[in-house]
Amino acid sequence: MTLKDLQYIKQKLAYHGLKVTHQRLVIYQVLQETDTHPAAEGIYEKIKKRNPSISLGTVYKTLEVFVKKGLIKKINTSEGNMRYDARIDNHNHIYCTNTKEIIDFKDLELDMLVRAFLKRKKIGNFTLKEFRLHISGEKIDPGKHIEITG
Amino acid sequence: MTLKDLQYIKQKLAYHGLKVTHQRLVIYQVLQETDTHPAAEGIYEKIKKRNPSISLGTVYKTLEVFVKKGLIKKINTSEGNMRYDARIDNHNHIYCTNTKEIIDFKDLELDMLVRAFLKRKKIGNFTLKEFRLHISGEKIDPGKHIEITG
DNA sequence: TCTTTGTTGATAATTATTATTGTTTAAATT
DNA sequence: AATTTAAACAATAATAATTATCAACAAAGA
Repeated sequence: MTLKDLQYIKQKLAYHGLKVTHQRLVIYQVLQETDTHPAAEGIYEKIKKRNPSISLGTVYKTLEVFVKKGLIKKINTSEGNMRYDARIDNHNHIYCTNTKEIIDFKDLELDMLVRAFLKRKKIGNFTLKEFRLHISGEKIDPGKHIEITG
Repeated sequence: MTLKDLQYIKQKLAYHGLKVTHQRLVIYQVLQETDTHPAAEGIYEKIKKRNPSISLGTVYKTLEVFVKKGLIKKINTSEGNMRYDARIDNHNHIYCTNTKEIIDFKDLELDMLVRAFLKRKKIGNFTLKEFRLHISGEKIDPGKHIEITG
């Protein structure tokens, strides 16, 4: 996290009409640095080490504010726990039912494929906001990463 | 619900190694008759009218048993609430963020499209269990149904 | 500076779900 | 048909995740 990045986050908060506070900076920062789609609790645990005064309630509240302002996204696992994601561009998720990991999976070809399909298949009385492909299964070797090729 | 249907449910339960009890019959029956993907609470409310003695805990436990045996499926809304579905064939869901409705959306073409895509795009160190397209947006007229054409 | 409004931490409350326990019941066995 | 037994039940307590409350504080505006 460079000074430049910090400036950028400050701008982002201000742009969305949010006061720039230490808590908000830290929470956003941690979420941005984490690619495991943490729960509120997980973010809180990370923060606590350096900022023991920040309360869990504030983490929940702040994340919710971010979601409402469109700064971050809220997703859920198939077990029903809420997780947060600093990536707001449309992308898909691979969920491992064993390790509970959520792995990002962005693919323009797939986006186009589905988008074209939905255009053909008209859904009446409905305005589409977004679509996401949820892929679920299990890692073969939990110690290793999932690799997307081809 | 005819006598034949009831017999069929009894067979289903027995086939999955479950004792046939009144509670289980009623719970499965209600879920099967409901196409709104109810929560445990919702199923309980429906049941209560005719069977005031069945407890909410039993509804939760029974649904969980059904899920484990593969008789029904558990899904969640983007708000994180668990819902149940008697349809166990793979199908997609359209979620209305306004009315909180989940509408089934089965399309073989889409299935093939995605399946072919995933075959090309190899996901290493991972065994795929299932995929589902989550479409979310809002009904234009909440009083009317969503209609899929084309 | 004074006032207003927004933010925070501490804590209480709520909601959804799961666990426990004594009792009852379905179905296997006699 | 009566007895046994393991599974299932209702009632209730417990837990986990999340949200609400509220007093104290900080920043922005008058």
